[in-house]
Amino acid sequence: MPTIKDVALQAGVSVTTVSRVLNNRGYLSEELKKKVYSAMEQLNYRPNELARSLSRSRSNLIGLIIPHAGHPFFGELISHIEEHAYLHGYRLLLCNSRLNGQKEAEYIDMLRASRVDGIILGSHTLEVEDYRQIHLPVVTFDRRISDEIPYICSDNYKGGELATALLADKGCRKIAHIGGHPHPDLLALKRLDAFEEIAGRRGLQHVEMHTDLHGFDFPEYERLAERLLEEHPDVDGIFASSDIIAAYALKACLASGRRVPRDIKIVGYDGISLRGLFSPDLTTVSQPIAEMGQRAVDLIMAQVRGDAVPMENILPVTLVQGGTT
Amino acid sequence: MPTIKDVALQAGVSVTTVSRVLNNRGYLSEELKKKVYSAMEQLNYRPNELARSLSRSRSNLIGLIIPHAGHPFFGELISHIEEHAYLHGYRLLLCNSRLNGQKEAEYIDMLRASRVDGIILGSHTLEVEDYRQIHLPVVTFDRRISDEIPYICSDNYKGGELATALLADKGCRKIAHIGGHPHPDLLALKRLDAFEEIAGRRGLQHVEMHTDLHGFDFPEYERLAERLLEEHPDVDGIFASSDIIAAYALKACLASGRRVPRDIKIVGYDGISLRGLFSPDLTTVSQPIAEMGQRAVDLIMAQVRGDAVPMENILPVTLVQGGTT
DNA sequence: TTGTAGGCGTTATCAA
DNA sequence: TTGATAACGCCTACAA
Repeated sequence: MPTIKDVALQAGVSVTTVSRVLNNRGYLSEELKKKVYSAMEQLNYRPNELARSLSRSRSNLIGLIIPHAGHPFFGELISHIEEHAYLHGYRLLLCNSRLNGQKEAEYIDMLRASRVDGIILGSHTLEVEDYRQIHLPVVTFDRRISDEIPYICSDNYKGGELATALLADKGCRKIAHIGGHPHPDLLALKRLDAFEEIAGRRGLQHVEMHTDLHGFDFPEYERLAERLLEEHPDVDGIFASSDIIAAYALKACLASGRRVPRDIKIVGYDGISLRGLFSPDLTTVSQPIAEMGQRAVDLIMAQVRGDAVPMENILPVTLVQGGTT
Repeated sequence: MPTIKDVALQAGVSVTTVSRVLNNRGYLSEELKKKVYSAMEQLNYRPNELARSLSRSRSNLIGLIIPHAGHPFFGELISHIEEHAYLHGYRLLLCNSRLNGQKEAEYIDMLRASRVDGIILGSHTLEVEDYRQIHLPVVTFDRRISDEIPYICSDNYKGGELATALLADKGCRKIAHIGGHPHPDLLALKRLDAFEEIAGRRGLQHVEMHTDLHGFDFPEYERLAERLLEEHPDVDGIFASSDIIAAYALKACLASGRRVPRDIKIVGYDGISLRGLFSPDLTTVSQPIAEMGQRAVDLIMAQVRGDAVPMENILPVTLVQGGTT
């Protein structure tokens, strides 16, 4: 591959000049620019980003740690983060932690070694203390780690309210919440808080079930939904903490001969685009996934610039009525 | 961040020695190693991968270009590629082309500038000629670009056979194929070839519908499925070229009052893990997604090493019987 | 307006 | 067995 030297030689100028043209710095005669550009063209020259990063001590790399790229919600989130990063000249180093603590720790190490400019943390397998040590621009999703690390989440409490109130309004008498393991650090827990609060206030019976482990174990979701219907056959409303869980609940309901929404109503959470793929399509509390992705990149860039950033980034949710209510 | 110099100073040795310890090269006394290791520990030192890459002219970076990270099939594929790359010390630079030709071209440029060791190409927005210019280890999915670029695909023809034969065996009389735009370069087209061949051989009426554009436009899938049922109300079997399309077909069938599988049967393709999320769960031709991801990484690594690699990597499919047949 | 030279953090080539 | 020193390709004072 040609280097800046080759270009300089070809154009009959010094490397400094080429570098200046490259970065559009300082005063350059039009003629010179042209010469340099044409030399670059002829050689099909691309500046070596490794060398650039090294010398600028800035890599334009963002590390993205996600628990599960195969999960539709995270797939969409990745896609939006990527898009926004791309638009701002950042590249993405993808890390799929699979909720494996050791892997996640190694990834953080690797990202630091790779001199990423910042880390977007969508996975939360480690302890708060481990994340505090990162000493790099960081932003997290759905988890508050410290006062210095900004976090992004949807308005979980509001979302829980909307979902629960909808079930109440639609005439449910006994409602259930199904979700992943309720780790106390996770802000998603507020969905459950709201569920309990509203159910109590509206005088509804309510039960709650969750997976044993913090994970995205699809078969476990299915068993959980089935167990719910067995143990509480009189439940007539379900608030699932994700659309995927809602889909499993829907499946279990239909399999048991229940009609949806007539016999039992279901509300999910997330607003993934696959929501419309089910029959009936899912009613859900929609998170602004694109905005969340954008915000994550923005918060990294702001920290890189040294700007002050808001610690709390709670984005609004909307209730999307589908066919399951 | 501490550099190799700081470590050398701290340990009272030269940078060369530290580098040797780091890379486990040459003869080193145990004592020296210990000194160096403890110095690294004390300083919490991590070698700068940028500098390493620059100096070795090898980045341990793989570029991954994918059309749509939010699509479940690609989400899973990404996840497996990532896992395998990670196990072999490679990092992943994620590019989501969104089927945007310009973006994809810029990405290829960017990846070359980033000095990735190779590119895994899951997106095919550009012309064959553009890909030929890459001059880097490359591997593609589902597209044959040239004699020098290895490709990975599932046994598309066999898959088409299995699906079509199953519909015939189950007693279908008029079957349909729905898929994305049939770009002639794409090996997935063989699914359609097999469909036509087998349908003809078994004496079944058959029709074919596809989207107008090469894309992953979910709403368009839905309209397509609806149109199929309107225009060909007597169709009693559908072979969809992806599980997502199959799911839309299922939805359209149910919405029109058809019973699945009694009135109409559906077979998908891919074998995504969400397949079990539908009611009934999808019958599908399952691609070995994990193996495909592994193979991609293996083929890049082999090329990096300079090994000869097989150009044709056709992995076996299996028919997974669900509830839609 | 342009060029020289040193530095970014490693690795690799010689010597010693 | 260990250590100087010159690359790797680019950027950026400082000079001219």
